[in-house]
Amino acid sequence: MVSRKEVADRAGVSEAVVSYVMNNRKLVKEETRRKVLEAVRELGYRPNPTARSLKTKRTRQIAVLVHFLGNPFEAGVLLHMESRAKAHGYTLFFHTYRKDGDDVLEDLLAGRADGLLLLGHSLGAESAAYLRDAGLPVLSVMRPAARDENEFPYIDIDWTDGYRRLIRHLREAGHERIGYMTNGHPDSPIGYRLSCFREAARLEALELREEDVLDGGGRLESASRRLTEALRGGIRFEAVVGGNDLMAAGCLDACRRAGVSVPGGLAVAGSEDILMSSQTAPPLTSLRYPRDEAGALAVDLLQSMIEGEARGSRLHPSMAVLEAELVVREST
Amino acid sequence: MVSRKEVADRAGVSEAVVSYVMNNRKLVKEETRRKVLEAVRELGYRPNPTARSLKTKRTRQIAVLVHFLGNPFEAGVLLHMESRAKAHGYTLFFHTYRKDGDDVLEDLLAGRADGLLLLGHSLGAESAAYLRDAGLPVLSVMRPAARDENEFPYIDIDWTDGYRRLIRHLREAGHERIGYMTNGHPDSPIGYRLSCFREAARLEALELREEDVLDGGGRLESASRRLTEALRGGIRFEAVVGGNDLMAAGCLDACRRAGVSVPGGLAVAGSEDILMSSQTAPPLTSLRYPRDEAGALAVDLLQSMIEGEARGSRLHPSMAVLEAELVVREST
DNA sequence: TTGTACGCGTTATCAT
DNA sequence: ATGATAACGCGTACAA
Repeated sequence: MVSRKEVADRAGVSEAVVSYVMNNRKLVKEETRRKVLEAVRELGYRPNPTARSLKTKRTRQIAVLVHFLGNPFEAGVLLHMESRAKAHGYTLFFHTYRKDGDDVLEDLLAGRADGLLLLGHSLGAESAAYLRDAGLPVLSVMRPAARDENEFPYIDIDWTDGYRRLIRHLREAGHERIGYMTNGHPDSPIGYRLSCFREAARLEALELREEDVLDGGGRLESASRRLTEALRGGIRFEAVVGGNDLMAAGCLDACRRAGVSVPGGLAVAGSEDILMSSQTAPPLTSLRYPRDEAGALAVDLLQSMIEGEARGSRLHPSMAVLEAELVVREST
Repeated sequence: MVSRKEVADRAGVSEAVVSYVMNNRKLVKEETRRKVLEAVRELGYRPNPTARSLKTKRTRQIAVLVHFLGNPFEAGVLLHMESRAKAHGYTLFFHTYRKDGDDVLEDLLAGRADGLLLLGHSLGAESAAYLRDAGLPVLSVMRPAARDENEFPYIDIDWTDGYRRLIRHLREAGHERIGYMTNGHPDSPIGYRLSCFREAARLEALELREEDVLDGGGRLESASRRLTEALRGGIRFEAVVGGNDLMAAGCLDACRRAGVSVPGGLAVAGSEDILMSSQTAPPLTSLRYPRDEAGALAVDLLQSMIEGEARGSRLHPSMAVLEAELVVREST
């Protein structure tokens, strides 16, 4: 890698002037600037970001803690995050993270990122504390859980409102008893969705019985197994809502295997609306999570937090709630 | 962030000794080491990776150039790459990359990564040259195209062999005329798959007619549109193989809309075997690409290239070919 | 066994 | 308008 010194020598100026030019300072004489830029071009010089970071204390990198990239929903949000980050001149790196790996988080992050995005995560208490007093801006995409309220600012959709519309839709289709499939982690974003579903049910005067809440483990295969089991044991609900689309697809899978017709025998709906959901048999009704908006907004907000941090401002945005779109297909 | 100096002061030693301890040098007296480690613990000291990189010229970061993270296949490979990279102590960052953004690639990478993984990509000529003489190890997951042979080492599955088995399978099911849907980019990995399909057809003495090769654009929706159009115009082939599963799913989608039964009216098979393919109607026959193996192997090989580079060795592994598994489902 | 001193490539301050 | 020069935090050769 060609360094600033070589450029300075070539252009016949001091190293400082090279930096002035690179950083677009106005105080450089036009002719000097031309000479420098020419040397830069000839030598193919690019400022070393590592050295720059050492001095500026900013890496222009953003860390994303992903829950499970095998879920197309998360991959989709990540995709849009990256696109927006690039526009802001940031690079994204990511780690698959689990709470029990709590201790290593600090090592991973130490000085590597200017900010942190949580994608489908709640953070361990120690890590949260560490980040907080490290002054590292943290933003969560998807609200972790009710008890974590105000932990970190977050972006999410209005699940309660969305689920109310879904419940009304299901009732109009004649389904009065409705179950919900969650992932067994109350303090995860999907646990939060369950709490919203409960609230929506309450507001719609729908009784949600505890026996109708299933733990589908968060993934397709585990959800299929869980519903298969439930079908064998006999279920009372006429419709089931998956906490994510993978689990809803798993429910379809179980119905297919068990010979239960959808939506006749059991209506199935999901949450997120991934591409797969338009291709299942039957296609899945779902609440669409606007991945593009959420991803872009997350990066925008985090960046403003980062810059606020730089200016010493602690006035961080606290949350943003997007609207869920009910996408009705043949599974209901 | 607490710096080395503070630790040194606290432990009553020099900064050098702190470094010796952090890097596990043997020459430190046991008692001193204890004192230092205690100070490290008390202060929560972590070496600043930026400063370290400036000195060592290594970032312990690997860049991944992704084609389209909206394809669950790529996200899946990336997932496994990250897992393996973490085991090696590397962090992965990624960029969605297109050839026409050629000029910015150098900026993105300059000094940020120790190595580069291409996921579903061919590189522009200038970028390739730049990386080559920057001495940055590059490894491609999925072979870009025949004409790029020996450009960079790569990992891929044995498409020709896989397609031969698929062709035999389709013939056994009674389909004698077979079409192929590609993405319109001959020098992309999917273009390479097409060339393998041609070769497989030749070896199996199957005639692949040019009119039976469709450009499905690489994605589900575009593939659906393309096949819909073809169906309207009248097709002669009895089976179609998608260059990836998204396009194969798009073909199913088109058949469903057009009222063509699968596999009766048209048999459909894919390449990759993503999760979605097990849930489509009917479920898709596909060639399974072992994402876990490929991702892990890619990181292993790249790391050995990085270390080889460090030792001045230029003996890089040139390629690795994995086996494709034919997964037969109801679409054929 | 430990300490001193230098260099990595920047940015930024202060002279000139 | 430009040039010296001091940090930034670390690794390490060399001196002690």
